[in-house]
Amino acid sequence: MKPKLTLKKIAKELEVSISTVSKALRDSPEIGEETREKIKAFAKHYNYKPNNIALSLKNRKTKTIGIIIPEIVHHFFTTVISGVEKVANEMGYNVFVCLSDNSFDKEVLNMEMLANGSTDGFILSLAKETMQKEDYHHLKEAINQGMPLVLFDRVVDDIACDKVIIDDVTGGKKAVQYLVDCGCKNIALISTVDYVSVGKLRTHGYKQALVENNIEINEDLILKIEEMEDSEAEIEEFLKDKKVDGVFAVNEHFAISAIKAIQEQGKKVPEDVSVIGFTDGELSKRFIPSLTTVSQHGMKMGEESARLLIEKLERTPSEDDYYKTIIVETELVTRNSTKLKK
Amino acid sequence: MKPKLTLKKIAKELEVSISTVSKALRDSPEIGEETREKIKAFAKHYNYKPNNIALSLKNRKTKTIGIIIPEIVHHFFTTVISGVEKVANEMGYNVFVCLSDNSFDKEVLNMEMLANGSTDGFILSLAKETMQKEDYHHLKEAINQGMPLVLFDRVVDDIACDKVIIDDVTGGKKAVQYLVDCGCKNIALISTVDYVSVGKLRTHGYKQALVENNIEINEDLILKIEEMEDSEAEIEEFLKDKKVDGVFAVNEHFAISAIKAIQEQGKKVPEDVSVIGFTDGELSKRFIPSLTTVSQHGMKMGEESARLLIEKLERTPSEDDYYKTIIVETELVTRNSTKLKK
DNA sequence: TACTGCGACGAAAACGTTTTCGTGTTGAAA
DNA sequence: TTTCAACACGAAAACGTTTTCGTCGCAGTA
Repeated sequence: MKPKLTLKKIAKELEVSISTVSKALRDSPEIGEETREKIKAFAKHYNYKPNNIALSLKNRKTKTIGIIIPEIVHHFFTTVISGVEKVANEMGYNVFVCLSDNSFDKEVLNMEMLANGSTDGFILSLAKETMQKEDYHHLKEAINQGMPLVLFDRVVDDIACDKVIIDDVTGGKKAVQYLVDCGCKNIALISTVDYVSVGKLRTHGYKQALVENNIEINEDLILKIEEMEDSEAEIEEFLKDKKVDGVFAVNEHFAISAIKAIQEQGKKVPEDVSVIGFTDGELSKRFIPSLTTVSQHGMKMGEESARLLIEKLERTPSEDDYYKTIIVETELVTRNSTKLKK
Repeated sequence: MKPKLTLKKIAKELEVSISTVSKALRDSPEIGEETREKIKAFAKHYNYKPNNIALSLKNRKTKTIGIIIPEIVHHFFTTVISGVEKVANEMGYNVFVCLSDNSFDKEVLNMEMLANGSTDGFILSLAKETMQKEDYHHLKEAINQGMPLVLFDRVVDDIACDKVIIDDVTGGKKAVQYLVDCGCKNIALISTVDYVSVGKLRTHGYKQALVENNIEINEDLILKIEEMEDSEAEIEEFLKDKKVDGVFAVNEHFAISAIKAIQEQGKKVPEDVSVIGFTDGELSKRFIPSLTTVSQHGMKMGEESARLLIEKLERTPSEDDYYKTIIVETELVTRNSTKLKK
């Protein structure tokens, strides 16, 4: 085991100064051809690679960006990471992935860690707990220190930064409109508690679509779920004895639980009840019946987020900056859980 | 926007030396009580946090570990990451996640990046392309430079390092034995090409189980799939006109494709054919029928990997070290895709 | 001969820490 | 009054780079 080669060691070995070595390796014209070639040959032979940490310290930039997500065992978030990785790598950046576990404290800790020199900026989707507490001091602090920040998916209005979101309201509307087009009259909504921004917005979309179609909003047909854990039982209970012919669920898990509950009642999907989910994951594609869903294009969101962040990083802060919000289009993917009724 | 506070700035502000500030903040008895309190109060008030990069350079350790995985939109790997994160955080380490995209070149690039000071050691599951090429020079180099390395899941024998694997042979055997116990006589295997180590090993298990039960191995009942892309069609074709009453698939996707194909033939799962998968993901749990699978406990694998790595990091290299291989037990989770036939 | 200019290289500072080793000022003992 | 700890603090090196600014020798010019 040989310890890592450094400029100093090369310098000593070749009996030149450290600066000469550094310049030679960077092809400076200051260094004579002969010396330069000698040094480069030596470095290549012993596989010299400059130390990233030292470079970061010197340059005051790390060429890495951080991404903090609420959970990683989650299809949507992994597609976002893929997208971020892709453009980051293309632009010469590395990616540091951190998990907040939906905990406020872990989110703060991660941010502090990343803000202390480890990364040049970061991309974040808020933890559930953070949105509930509405405590965003850590974000403001980071921004204040000049750390560029991009928020995606679970964002909050009163933070001034770049954002990448989907139009959840329109997404919800599209879904419900499609159910209406299928001939559904009694459309149920299975959503999350309101402090999760996306749940709230999709609920808005649901209501808007109903209003636009002159269908009365019936609060009895709306279920708001707090805990993923016992959602299945809750959904079954909710759907019991309800005369519904359409269900819009704000994620694929709820959608599938709904289908199961419906089937257990002896009804058929999509013949008797049409079901639409949100977020296009593995489950939606492969379940039987396959799910009609609103796809949010996580990969694209990741790509846009990374692009936004890196753009900001590579601009001199003097240029007057303003904050962008990119809205990634949702797409209704129709599969076999919905059917036109005549 | 205030630029980050440093020791130097505090020192200037308070008209003491940098060393005094550093010592005061670290509660050195060298510094008088009054000065110490003053400095600490100032630092706290202006929220001083030491710069990680500088610390890393000084200490020659970064307190972060890297993990390189072939793909991230993949349930198993995300559970492993969760496990790694969990114990790493508990032990005061950060985690750097990198993706190889199953590409040899990206794997090498990532390793070089991580090895140049960014991390103290890493955890890796080999890219498919790497296993195919059988080129492991980058691993050997890293080990040679004193970088601790832990391989998990997709490992290779001729690299001397710590490893965390499951007993794929036994796992496969368990599955097939269970099919035999269910009364299956003609058991098909849907596996991957042989250079993917886990596919090969599970195939071994399949054969062993058959031999032990005095069932003849019929190569016609074995399918080896190269590309995930068109696996569904391939499986359908393979199962056509085959008189099978049991299927063992080496992942949940293949298992589900098999079920679909079987159902399209007008046969029922599990009444006519029992199916078992490998890797316990969301799909297995929620598909109808839910899948009997061999669970590999990704979270546990992640935890063990991280523990192994950190243990090595925190030991002086002088203590005679040897390499461990931890085998994480698989577990057969029985659900509704299998049924005892009388 | 005395300058000038240039080619080729080295010294040193800087990035932000920690830590070792001074050093100057006390107060008390001799 | 001198000497010596003890105390409180500062200077400087070190981690591995990059870069600015010398400096030295030598050839060419006047």
